[in-house]
Amino acid sequence: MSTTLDVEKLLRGASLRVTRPRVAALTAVYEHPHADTESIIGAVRENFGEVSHQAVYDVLRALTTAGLVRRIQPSGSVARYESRVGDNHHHVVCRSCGVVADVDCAVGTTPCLTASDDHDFAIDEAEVTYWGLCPDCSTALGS
Amino acid sequence: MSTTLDVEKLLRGASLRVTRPRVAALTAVYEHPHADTESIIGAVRENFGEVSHQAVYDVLRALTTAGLVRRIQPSGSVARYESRVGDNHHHVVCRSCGVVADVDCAVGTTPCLTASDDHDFAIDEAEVTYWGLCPDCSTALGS
DNA sequence: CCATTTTCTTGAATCAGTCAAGAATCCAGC
DNA sequence: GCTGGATTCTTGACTGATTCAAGAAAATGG
Repeated sequence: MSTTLDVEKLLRGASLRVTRPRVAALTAVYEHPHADTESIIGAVRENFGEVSHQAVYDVLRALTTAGLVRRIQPSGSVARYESRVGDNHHHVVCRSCGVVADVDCAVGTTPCLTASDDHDFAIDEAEVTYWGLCPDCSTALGS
Repeated sequence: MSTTLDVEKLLRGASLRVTRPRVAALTAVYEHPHADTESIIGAVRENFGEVSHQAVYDVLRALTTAGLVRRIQPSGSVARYESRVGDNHHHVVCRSCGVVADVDCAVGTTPCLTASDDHDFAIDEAEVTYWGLCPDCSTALGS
């Protein structure tokens, strides 16, 4: 778990000013991986008191731009954020409840990054989303 | 290119009623791959006269559910539709202009479908999105 | 401690997509 | 061909995530 000081260092390291909303939001992302914006706003308010939702949106965008958090948004879902960045990992998403779990890349270090025909695009990332049912929904829905 | 009759057969084959808005929408998806809902509404109105946007939303959902079209929605984009279904292909998305192109799967018939740790999810699909810059944006932005 | 710049608050706006109720349409069966 | 019943379309309002804008507050360098 990251302490407040660690979070401060991360922010300064990214040339970002250290403010309460930022510390709180970044901490919340670390503590609640794959949380949506609304949940993060809730977590921030629990730990640090009232903060405007706009501030959290701004902070999350700044953190994403700085590369301190990653934003993911599976089809039909709202934006979610996670602190695991820099490694090449992917996600499994439950079609029923929308829960997200991490999946390490199955094919080496720069996996799947070779498209069969790249149409002359300059590709810099291959994002893999696995779709299915989580164990709970599987049990609830299946036989 | 599909004729009206072909489209009719597709609809009947999927046990869907054949209505003008449906024929028009399905035709539009065939003629404009990766078009967003707004564009499809526009195309439908050009070919068949006024249709409510609600009807197009309903039709696209019905077609998607029936498996006649596929809905894709890259992060930060609105929903887009394509008629290529059933084959396992993926997409390249331009980070700058949002244009989408098809990419055949690089790794065989059920590609990338093997997650390194599936967290006991019952996975039924692996969706790959390649991110980068299209040739045009590459030229416009890069040196 | 001050000035400058960035960030936060407040409040309104946008936009894709959805909900709901009634009118129109499709199609199976006569 | 008509008719009944179910599905689909029209109209119009609404939701909810996200963004815009302007001024107040706070953080950092000097």
